Amino acid sequence: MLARTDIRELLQRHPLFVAFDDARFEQVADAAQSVRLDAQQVLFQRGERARAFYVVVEGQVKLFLESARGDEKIIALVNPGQTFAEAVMFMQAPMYPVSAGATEPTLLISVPNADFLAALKDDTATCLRLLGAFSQRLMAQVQEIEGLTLESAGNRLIRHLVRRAVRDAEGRLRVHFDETRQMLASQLSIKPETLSRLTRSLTDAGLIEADGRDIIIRDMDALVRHEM
Amino acid sequence: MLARTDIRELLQRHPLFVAFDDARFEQVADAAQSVRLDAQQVLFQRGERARAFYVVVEGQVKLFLESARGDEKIIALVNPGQTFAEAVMFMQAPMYPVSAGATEPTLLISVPNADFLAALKDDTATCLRLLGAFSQRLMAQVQEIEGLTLESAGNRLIRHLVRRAVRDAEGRLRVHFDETRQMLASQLSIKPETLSRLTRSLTDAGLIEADGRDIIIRDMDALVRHEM
DNA sequence: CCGGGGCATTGACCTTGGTCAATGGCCGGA
DNA sequence: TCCGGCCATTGACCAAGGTCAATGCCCCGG
Repeated sequence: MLARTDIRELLQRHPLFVAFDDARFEQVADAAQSVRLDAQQVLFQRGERARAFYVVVEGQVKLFLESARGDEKIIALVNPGQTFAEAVMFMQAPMYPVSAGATEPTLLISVPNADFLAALKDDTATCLRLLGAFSQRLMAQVQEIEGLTLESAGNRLIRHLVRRAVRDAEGRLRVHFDETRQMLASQLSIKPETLSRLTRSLTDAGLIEADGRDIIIRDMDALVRHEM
Repeated sequence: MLARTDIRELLQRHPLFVAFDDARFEQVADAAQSVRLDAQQVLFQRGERARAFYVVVEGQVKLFLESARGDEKIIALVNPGQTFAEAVMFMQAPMYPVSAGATEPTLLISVPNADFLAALKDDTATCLRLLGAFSQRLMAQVQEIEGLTLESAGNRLIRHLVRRAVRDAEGRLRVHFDETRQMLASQLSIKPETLSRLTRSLTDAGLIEADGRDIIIRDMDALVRHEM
């Protein structure tokens, strides 16, 4: 259990709370609770009534959907400093549209919707932050839909690699993966076997290179031009 | 060109503007303009700098994406009374993430982002309406992603039929289509040929029945249970 | 240092839905 | 009314990606 003062400090620095005046902040912080999850522990299931949203303090949360046949699609991974399920609190009948679970031991702060909404009254600054965050997310989802409908699995992989590439100490473009290949595949909406074959074909073409859990991009220009 | 007084009247009744006080409303209404589009005319292209959002007065607007190979995916159809591209105005670098065009002769009101944002200052009621609208849209997009990743084309069609079914004068469940089959196919992210084959197989199974442009659902229970 | 379990990889095969082409039917304009 | 063009339908074929199964490999615990 996180000490109450720690919760306060963490929240106070968070974008969604910094704009609150003291009275508002007290009201919300008093209602907030810390939550610890073991690796793989489920926090809520899709369809459950939504009473709170969450701030990730440590660890990682995955938001996912499951099909009747047990297939899982990861909608997003949420890392420390980020929030999830805030949008749900503005719906008429608030129920979580996805399930959420920890990918590793995780510490969260839960913020009850009712208290946050009360604090939001007459606070335009925070409203505008939320609107900005939502519009970002809407755009990201449009891009996801674009990838799923107009691009091949290979191109989705390439775009993902390009977006995540960072220059490492040796000046090479590197993509680091903390997550398993299965989770990466689920994010890209492909099967692990297909992911294997695609990375192999890119490796054979000399465009990328495996380095343990990481991937090094050998020829960025050729990669973005590459069609699969 | 719509008379200035008409624009005022139409806007005043719209959910996004009703909560404004008089001063705010004047400010926005003065800046608003009417826009007429011919059938098939493009209003804006994806990637263009966004300066305004739109209210549909008459006609219909399609929001769509195009692939390099010319394939088109319809993200949404926007009908009279609805707005589109409002979310874009809250982004850091406001550029339209989709293209927009009229499916038939259409009348719009364009509302400049700058003026609307100015009016939004200190108007929590309107902010909350927007947040509600955005969260609805986020949820709808999650469901779209779910359909694309975890469901077959046939099941997407079935879900679409079930959602749009209404009881007609003779008490039958009917789905009315104003749009062409091509546009329906594009919304469902399938090809027209596949849509034809799927509806045929549902017809052969006795679950639905074609009636001109409409489809009549003969056995709703069997339809929702049907797996394709 | 050894053994086991789960993840990743690879191969063979299959299914879904797309492609291409031909035909038919409907609607609007001269 | 007739013609032309577009949309819908159908058939034959194809390809991307999924499925199933076998193997290898890595990492961790004893």
